[in-house]
Amino acid sequence: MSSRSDQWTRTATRIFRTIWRNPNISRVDLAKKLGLDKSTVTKQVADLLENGLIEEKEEGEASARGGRKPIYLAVNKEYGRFIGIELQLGFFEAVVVDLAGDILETARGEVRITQENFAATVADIVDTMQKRFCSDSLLLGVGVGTAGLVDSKKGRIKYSVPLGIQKTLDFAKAIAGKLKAPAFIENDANCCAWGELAFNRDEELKDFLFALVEYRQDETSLIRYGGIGVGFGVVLGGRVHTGAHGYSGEFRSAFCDGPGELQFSLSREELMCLRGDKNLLHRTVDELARNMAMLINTMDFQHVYIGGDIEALDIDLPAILRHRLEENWMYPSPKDVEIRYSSLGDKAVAFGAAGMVFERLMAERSMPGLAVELKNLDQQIGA
Amino acid sequence: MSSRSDQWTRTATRIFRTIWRNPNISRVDLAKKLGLDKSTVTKQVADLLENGLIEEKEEGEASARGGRKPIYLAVNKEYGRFIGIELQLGFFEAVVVDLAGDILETARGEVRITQENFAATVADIVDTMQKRFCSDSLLLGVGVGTAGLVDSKKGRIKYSVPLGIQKTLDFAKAIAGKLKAPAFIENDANCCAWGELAFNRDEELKDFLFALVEYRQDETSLIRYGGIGVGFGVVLGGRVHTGAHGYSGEFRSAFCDGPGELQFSLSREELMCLRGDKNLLHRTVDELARNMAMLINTMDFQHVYIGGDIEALDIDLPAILRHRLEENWMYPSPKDVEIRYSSLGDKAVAFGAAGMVFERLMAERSMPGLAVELKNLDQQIGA
DNA sequence: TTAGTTGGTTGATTTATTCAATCAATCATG
DNA sequence: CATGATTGATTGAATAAATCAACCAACTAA
Repeated sequence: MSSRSDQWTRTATRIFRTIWRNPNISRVDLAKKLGLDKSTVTKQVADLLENGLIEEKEEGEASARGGRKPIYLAVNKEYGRFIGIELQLGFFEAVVVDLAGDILETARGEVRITQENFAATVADIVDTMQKRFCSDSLLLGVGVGTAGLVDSKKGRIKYSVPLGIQKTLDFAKAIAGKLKAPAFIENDANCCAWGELAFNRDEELKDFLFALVEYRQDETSLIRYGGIGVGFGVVLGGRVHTGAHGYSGEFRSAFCDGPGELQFSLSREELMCLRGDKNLLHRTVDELARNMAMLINTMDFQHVYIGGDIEALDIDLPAILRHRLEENWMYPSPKDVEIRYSSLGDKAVAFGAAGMVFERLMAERSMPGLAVELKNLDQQIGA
Repeated sequence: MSSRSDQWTRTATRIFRTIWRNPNISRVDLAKKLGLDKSTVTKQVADLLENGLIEEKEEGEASARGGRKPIYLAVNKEYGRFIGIELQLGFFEAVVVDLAGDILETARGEVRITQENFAATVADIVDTMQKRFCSDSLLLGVGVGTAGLVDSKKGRIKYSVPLGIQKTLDFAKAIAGKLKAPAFIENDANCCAWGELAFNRDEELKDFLFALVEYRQDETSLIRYGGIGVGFGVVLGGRVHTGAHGYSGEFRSAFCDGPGELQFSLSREELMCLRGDKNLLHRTVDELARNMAMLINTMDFQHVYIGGDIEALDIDLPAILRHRLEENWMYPSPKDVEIRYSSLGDKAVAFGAAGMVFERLMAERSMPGLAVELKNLDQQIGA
């Protein structure tokens, strides 16, 4: 008796999502928006209320022509929390996020990741975060973002230059049993895309590109890949695009001639001194902009978000990109493409990892309280 | 009484599609594949049989361990037809296609298209084709493919260099009432993508790029755009990607520096003599391959189809692309991307336009016989 | 012949949804 | 200030698409 049928959960998820995206919406408006009968909404909402996923807010104002006041509905932020973690070569960045997408706590620390201790490291971070920040609240899920080829569906890291991972690391298998909540792993740039997508209330945000441009100055990174790393997160039709093999978003400039490990046509020596040489920096960023312009026009993205510490460097990538975009577009009527820095700064990956978990629980319809009627669970335990 | 509910049609469409993709499938296998109860399938199949959309084929072989022979199901090819039309500067190419995706008839002729006579020209072609080739059979829909910026959802041509269309042409409005069947318009490269998608039985064909590379030698084309034109059709997650503004698939090389109307970094004079100059031809095609390699790796496409009359030129684009793809991929494990010429030759656009109609009728669930119970219609007419 | 197996059908049951009626609460108006 | 119009929310009966369980049909293998 504990689980509802698939159809019920499906509708419950749709309703929950809509309430989530439109705080203070009435039952009637929900019904209109979803093309359902208002009585259907009443019944579903009663269930969501009982399970604690949403709550009734104060009544709104009646229409000018009279009528009963609507009862506003909103998600219960306190229902549960997500933990998002970015793992990099020498450090981690973690955030605790509530159901509204608000960051409650952040943490940063040093770690030394190896093929072997990867899952254990994640489990440690989660345990610490949970004890410190949300011991009383329900942990809904954990998301991990990291650079490299990640097969997110299978939960594996195939390869990672920055982390020095050479053979497949089965994260899903390694983490199994170590945590009480579900855990997911995803490429860092894709995480950023998830972040913009998941906790954004704009339903029109359906086709965008997130460019994660990192510049590392530590010796290992400089030698391994010249210090500058670019990854894309691609969202099409409102969904993060994983690609045929799960490797979407990997970038290497079209200007590179011949094989190599660098993402740009510049030499390793040139890349290593970008910070000092304004001219070289401009050449590199312009090369990136020309590649991106082609990609953006061909795929017809609506928005471009730029994240990573490129923002800290003394160069205006958005302006350069805007210029190259216009140049690359051959038609008289200009196309409006919104380009801007991500507002999340150095928390973008960790925050996005949390957002990914939210989206995946919704997509898989395995969010506790949506898939399972909690009241009946209690009865079972009580009996 | 004539129309079933949305849910019924939805399931009917799913079943019809699955039978379409798997000719000679049994009811039980259908149920397994779609996660339905076999009794549900029995009822739906009875409806589809009555409406004539599918038919029972001979019985198959019983399993080795005994049991009743399955009754194979297949679509009724003769149920209806599609007309697909490619419109170019001086000529049209049209095909009549049955429900199985088999080309029954083709036609080719000269036309002189203007902003004003566009819809009338299409109506003329359809009337002629219908009288000659399928007067007895049900015309399910008409698809038109043409070069330029096409907003397929709204049925408008925004702009077309090859056709010389400078201001928006509202095809949907202009064709309304002129035909008895629904008509759709789409960009030519996207049509090719629809063609590969619609009439391809491989369910795994979900992420691919169709590159339509045309080389025209007439003077107008040579002067307007150098004679060589490249457009992409993008399929992601099994759906043709239209883009945020509906302009997905437009191409201009990242190597172009500064504004201009040409798609490549070569000068108009250079482009105009590609056929004679092997060296210039190779430079152009290599430039295309480098752009495509970046696009393909970043978006992680699984297949690449190449169409248009590039095939007639003396150069091996697939080989060059394969080479550039390998170079552009930085990781040790090779990624399998299948590259090949489209098998449809100069009929690719027209055929694809027909495929698009099929897909759209399915997606909108407005295929006659799926949305409406024909038997009841007859009763109504008879009464 | 008989038991076991698989494909397909039938009618009762389940369940999410809609429909229709009703209650609840507000505004405008004479 | 009663009345009607209007809008939001609830309730229980009706609807319809799915499942379930039982059965028939037809085959293999012993």
